[in-house]
Amino acid sequence: MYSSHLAASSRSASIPRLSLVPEIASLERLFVSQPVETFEPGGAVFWEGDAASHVFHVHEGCLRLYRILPDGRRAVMGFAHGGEMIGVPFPASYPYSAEAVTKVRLRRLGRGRFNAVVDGSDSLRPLLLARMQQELGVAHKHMIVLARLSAEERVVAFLLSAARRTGAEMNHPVAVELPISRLDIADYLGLTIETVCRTISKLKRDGLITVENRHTVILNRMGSLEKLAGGTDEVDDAPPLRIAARH
Amino acid sequence: MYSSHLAASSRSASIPRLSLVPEIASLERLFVSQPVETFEPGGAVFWEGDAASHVFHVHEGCLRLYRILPDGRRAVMGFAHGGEMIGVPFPASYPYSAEAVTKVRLRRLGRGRFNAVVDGSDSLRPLLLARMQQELGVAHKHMIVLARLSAEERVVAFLLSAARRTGAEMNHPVAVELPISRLDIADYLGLTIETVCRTISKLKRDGLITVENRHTVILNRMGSLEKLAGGTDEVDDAPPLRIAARH
DNA sequence: CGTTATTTTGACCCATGTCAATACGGGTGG
DNA sequence: CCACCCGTATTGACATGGGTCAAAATAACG
Repeated sequence: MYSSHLAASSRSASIPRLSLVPEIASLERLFVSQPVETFEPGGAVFWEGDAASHVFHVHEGCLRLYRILPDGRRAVMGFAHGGEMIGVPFPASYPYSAEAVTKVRLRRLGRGRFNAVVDGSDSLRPLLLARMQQELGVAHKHMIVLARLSAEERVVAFLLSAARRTGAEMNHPVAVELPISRLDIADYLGLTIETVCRTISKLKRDGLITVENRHTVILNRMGSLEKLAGGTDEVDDAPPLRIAARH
Repeated sequence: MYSSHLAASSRSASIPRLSLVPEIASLERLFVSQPVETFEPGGAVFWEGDAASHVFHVHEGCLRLYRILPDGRRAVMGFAHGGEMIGVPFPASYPYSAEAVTKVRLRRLGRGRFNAVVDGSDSLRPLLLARMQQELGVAHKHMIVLARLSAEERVVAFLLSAARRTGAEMNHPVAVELPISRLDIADYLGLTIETVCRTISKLKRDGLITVENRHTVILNRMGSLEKLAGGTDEVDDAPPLRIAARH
């Protein structure tokens, strides 16, 4: 389960510190003494290309991570939600820009300091590795979405992954909050805003989802949706595939 | 700069070993005592989903790394060429399958052993980190290609990256070897084989490239090609972009 | 309540996919 | 060495998913 550390660390915030109890190692804990910064929607946390001086822990809110091509096209590489960290695996300069989608509260830590502390801790190092592996896994998954799924499959996969983030039962109806705009979704899925809209409308017509309002969608028939997603989902614990490859 | 360590390590290969001179740390060196294995074209090195027991160092040849969706669609996540390592950042099970494209010679190392050695070495650890950062960077770059470039831009970007791998002058004509089949290219670029062919034919007609034979292409006008690639290329040392984002 | 941004829908078009035929190349056996 | 065969690549004709352009509807915001 991806978010085990996150769950543990956020819980720990409410646990009184008993000095004799060994702390459970967590990367998130490194940020606790840092001041909390606030960003209003649209505010930039950092820009692609700038020297990557910090690593961030998003306390609450949602950020979009994106790059702009020379001709203005935008590619949203992903989003960062409350509880997640950004920049853990950053190279010398930020590989993308980060902007607040909603009001964001976060903490930052100097990259050098972060690296030094983690590198010096036997318990933290594996956590960093795991984190980076996870990040790579997410990127690979998204590559598949972009490379091989149809517009409808992409949108459904997106909705399902959003639903999964809520931690709700993957069985029946789930209400999904989408603070993210249609345009952000489009740029994330490699589609246009119109296609995203139309696809959502179609899913609505077909009764698979209910659109409460612009930022709230209810997934009615998870089973059908998962079929529509083209099997990209929940690959994590899917049985090994050995289908013969085309050559 | 992503590849600073890498450059250093490959340079070290040509430095005579004086026993009193401290060895220059390199991840590749961990494999030298392992036996070399050979795979014929089409041979599988490992399968997606299998327990990730090993880490690999490709000595020579070319591998394709891919996943198959439940309905048979294939997504090629990337290729591994001589000199490169695969699996450094692998989680518990292989996230994709690896097959030899050409005859491949490689060495393997138990993942546990690899991790233990690297984790125990102050000089190796940063190399691993850098390697993983680089890998993530490659994935991000490819996400952009898949999300936002046209068919022609994708093919050109692919050719250019292949050319860059040769290390040749990025100025005038470069001959590029493509052991990879059109189908592999298509599945890598999120296109169909026909579109890849047509695009290559068009580039040929326009005089931008010359097709020596199926597996050799000459890039005639690098400048024009780089323009066609949509600016995805050489992003590494491009000036920071601060173009206003659409909202 | 206007004013403006975002989303949705419509009409149309084009890049890319699909289906099918042909051409090419590289190996094999006679 | 040649004829054949089969896998790969190329080209053509056609279909269509998704892009583009434009307008209307809805929601957010003073």
